[in-house]
Amino acid sequence: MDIDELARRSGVSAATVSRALNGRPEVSAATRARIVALAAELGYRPNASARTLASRRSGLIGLLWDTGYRSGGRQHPFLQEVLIGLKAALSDRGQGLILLPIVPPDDEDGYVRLARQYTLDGIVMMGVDQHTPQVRALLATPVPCVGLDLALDGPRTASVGSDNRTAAADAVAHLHALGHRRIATITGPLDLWPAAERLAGFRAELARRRLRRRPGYEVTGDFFAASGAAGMRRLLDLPTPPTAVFVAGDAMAIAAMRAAADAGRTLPGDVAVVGFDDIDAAAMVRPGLTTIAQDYRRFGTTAAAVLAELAAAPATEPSRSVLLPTRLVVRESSGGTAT
Amino acid sequence: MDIDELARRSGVSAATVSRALNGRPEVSAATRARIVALAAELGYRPNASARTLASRRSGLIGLLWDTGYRSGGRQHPFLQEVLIGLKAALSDRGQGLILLPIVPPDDEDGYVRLARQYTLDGIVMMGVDQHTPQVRALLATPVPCVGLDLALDGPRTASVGSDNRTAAADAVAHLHALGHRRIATITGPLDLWPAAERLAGFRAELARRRLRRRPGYEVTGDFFAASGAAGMRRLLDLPTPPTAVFVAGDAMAIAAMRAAADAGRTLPGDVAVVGFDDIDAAAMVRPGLTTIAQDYRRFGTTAAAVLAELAAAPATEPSRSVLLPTRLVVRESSGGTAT
DNA sequence: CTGTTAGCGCATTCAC
DNA sequence: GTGAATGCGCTAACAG
Repeated sequence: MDIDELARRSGVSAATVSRALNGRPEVSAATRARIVALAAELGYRPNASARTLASRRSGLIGLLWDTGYRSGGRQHPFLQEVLIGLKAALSDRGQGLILLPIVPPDDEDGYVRLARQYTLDGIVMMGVDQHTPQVRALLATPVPCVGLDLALDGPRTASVGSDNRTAAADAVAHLHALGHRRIATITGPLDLWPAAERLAGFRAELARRRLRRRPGYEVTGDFFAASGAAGMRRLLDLPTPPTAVFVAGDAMAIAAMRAAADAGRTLPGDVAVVGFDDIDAAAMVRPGLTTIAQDYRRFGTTAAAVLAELAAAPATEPSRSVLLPTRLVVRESSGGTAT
Repeated sequence: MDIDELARRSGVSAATVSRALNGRPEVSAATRARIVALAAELGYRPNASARTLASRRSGLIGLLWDTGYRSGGRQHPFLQEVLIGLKAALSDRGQGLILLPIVPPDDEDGYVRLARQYTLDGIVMMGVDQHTPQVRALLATPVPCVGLDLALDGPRTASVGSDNRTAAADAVAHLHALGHRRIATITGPLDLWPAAERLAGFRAELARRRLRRRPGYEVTGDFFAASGAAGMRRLLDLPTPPTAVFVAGDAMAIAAMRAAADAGRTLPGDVAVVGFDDIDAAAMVRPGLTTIAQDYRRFGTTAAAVLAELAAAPATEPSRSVLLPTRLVVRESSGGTAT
């Protein structure tokens, strides 16, 4: 069942079928209706390759996902949910999602060629280092690119992520409302956008509430469990240890809770903990971990929408970023009650 | 940079370039070397759509992944690792991976048309119900299909999964070696292949070791946490409760441990627990959960290899299944020591 | 071993 | 509003 067959059966030319099915305005309403109905009845689907070859647009979005950066232990905390959102939003637009292979570092324009090879309409990036030559080469291109939790820069780029600053402030506000005044933090790697923003939000909220920033109260971690445990030990060894800790990632937070318990502290009595991400384990450990939940599915749907905008709009230098709201999930580790 | 340009620069025809780059035998070693070198230098990549259109093979594998069946709480325990394995193995073969949209139930041959639309070389399925009309229609097709943790049936189908039977037997053997004689199980939904196999392995090992199958010692769960907790409560309420429980999924196992603790039991003293999957949380809870680790990455690489075999071989009715080895990870919940 | 010729299935000119 | 050509970039069949 190809376009010629459909054309024959509808009594029109292939060109008209193409126009009718692609919603071009030059077709009369009657013929269009007839063709559309027949196409649906016969289950006609235009061949993707032929269409791409002729139109120079594939309807394919590439996903650039490097397994190197995994911010929470073994499971990247959000790949799966992002995929669900992306898939849903893309298929609503009649687009598809293709997983791009990681190109070797020496192949500087490997991604540019991949984009051309598949005639990609756009690219979603996550977990990659946007400063590598391969990625920079791609970003310099007019191909629409959106970074998830990644601050991108280029003529047709945008970024999507949580409003990490506000989220961190929420965490601090929550702890302060519970009476804590000595609040510390264990951060992620500060060269990563979300990590830097969470620290900024932490500091801003301390200032807003006129809480002192005490020496040693900001420990840098790397999003992995071990650094969370080490961070907590350092905080507890301080002359005046904090009574509450905002940990910028759940894997670190859970390890930090264990470290505190191992050091003889009770939670949340001696030290309260708030994490970030709301990974599955946050609800499984005890005490349950109070944490910031991100709407990962919406990362995906937003990315799809932003890509469409980027494709439609002219290339502009200033890269936009979309910040999504988060939600504080209160469990036992902060001793709070849900609001 | 297209094939004609490359042909001009190499001083041959486009056909020869195509032959040289595709490894056809009819090209002289000298010309091939020259062309290959030039192609690499110029960074030539054949356009995927044109190639697909002409050759009727796309090099694309479709991933059919339904988020409906999620065997362990919010995170499917293995999507991410499977993707890593798949991506690696496919790109080694020069193939790509495309995520297929889920078609509505009433669109009976939606998947068949998707396969044709993208000229897919094969399909990997996970988390779907292979008995729905849409999937059955696809399986009846000559398109190679491999199911992960899914027993498929069709002319060009195969299944890849862990050796669940042996794995379950290993779990029982471990518990028995620790001195347990009253061993119970909480299963998954028994219409799912892995769940049924794990129960079969459990029973077989009990028999092999001449351990009695006691009434009430087999509780059916659904892989979700709540059913694990409920199952454990039922087991502990038995007149002669078990001293050890093999739980067929970690999300259930962790909930079961909490339920046991809530019922005043100590772990592993009063009741030992062995889970299945080795999800991240298994190492984060305490006591740490002894569990069966599956090699998910290998699911992906194996699927890619099996697809290639299916494509090469003639369609055969009996569907093959590949069983992958598992690994027992001993933590505190069984009180065992690593071997 | 290599070049020439035809399409692959569609979108898009340009005529009418 | 519609049809007849043309070509997207490549592989394959046919010559030589």
